[in-house]
Amino acid sequence: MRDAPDPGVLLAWYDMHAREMPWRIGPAARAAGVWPDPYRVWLSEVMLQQTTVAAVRDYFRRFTALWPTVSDLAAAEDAAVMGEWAGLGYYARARNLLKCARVVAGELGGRFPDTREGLLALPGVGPYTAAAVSAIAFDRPETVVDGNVERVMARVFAVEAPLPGSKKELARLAATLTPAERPGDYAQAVMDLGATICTPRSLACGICPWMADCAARAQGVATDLPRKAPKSVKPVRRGVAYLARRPDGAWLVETRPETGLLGGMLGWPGSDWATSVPDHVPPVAAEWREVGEVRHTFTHFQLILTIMKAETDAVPERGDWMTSDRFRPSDLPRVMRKAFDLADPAP
DNA sequence: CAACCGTGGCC
DNA sequence: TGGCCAAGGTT
Repeated sequence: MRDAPDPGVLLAWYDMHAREMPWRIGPAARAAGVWPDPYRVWLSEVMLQQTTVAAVRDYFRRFTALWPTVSDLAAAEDAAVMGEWAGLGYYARARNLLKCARVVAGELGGRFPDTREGLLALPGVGPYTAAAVSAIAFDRPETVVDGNVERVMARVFAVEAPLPGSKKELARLAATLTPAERPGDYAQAVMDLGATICTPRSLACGICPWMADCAARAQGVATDLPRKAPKSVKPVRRGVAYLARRPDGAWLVETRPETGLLGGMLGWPGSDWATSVPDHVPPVAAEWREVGEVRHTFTHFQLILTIMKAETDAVPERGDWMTSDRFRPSDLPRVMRKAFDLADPAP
């Protein structure tokens, strides 16, 4: 019988190979008694939900420069926060980020809860983020389970059952390894291992600190795990977006409804999106001309968006004129930015 | 509990 | 180039 993977071995590897991140207190500083700022840990963990470290870095730096504390963030304008989040995706995170900041600043004296249960009660904080903040910011012995941890556990314990059905079993196995000492560093160590060595493809088993104890490696099935249920195909939806420009340079924009796709984000007025272009009327009277098509893939469908453009100063039936000094293309979510770039190409 | 919810990088 | 994938949460 092979030994169970040793958390101490992984911590020793982490002490040598921990990656630098703007929000991270490295193992050396942590050992010297430096504690992370819970606000920065929470902010980074929300940004990292389903998002790569590379994509998060600059967003994290901008957010902490603009809003150094949770109270600063709580006092920010909604539109400013949504605009800074533009491009990062999953915009419900930004809406919940603000809600959470306002609860912490307004009801909790600006201090984040240190327990998993206390954190779980906050908007946008689920099982993963609650455990991560509790472990990383407060060094509590919580088990952090994300996609990396599931993959690593499926391999070291050779779990053949496919995801997502095996989630509970993988979480149970992960909990058996969580150490009482340095649980925060350990949580980051498993995730670093999954991100750099025990990757989905092209694994680096040869340099893995847990190689000797990995059941999948021993059975030669590491690359096949974790198994996953097959995915369904993405349907295609079509729609039309209208980009109206006033002679003074203002653009006709609208803030999308709070809930649903791209909720709370800036966008262009247009039709709904459906299998075929739904019946609709343009948001303002004008001589519209088609400037092209934008294709964009969302999580569960593909979009083909026809882009119309016109100059007019008529009174719109939908949307609001945004003057050019207030309009920032970077505030637009990606598909809306693609439409803008097509209608108003950079010189 | 399955569906919904973005985006960029990688091979 | 298109499918796959990432430090998930909400409903």
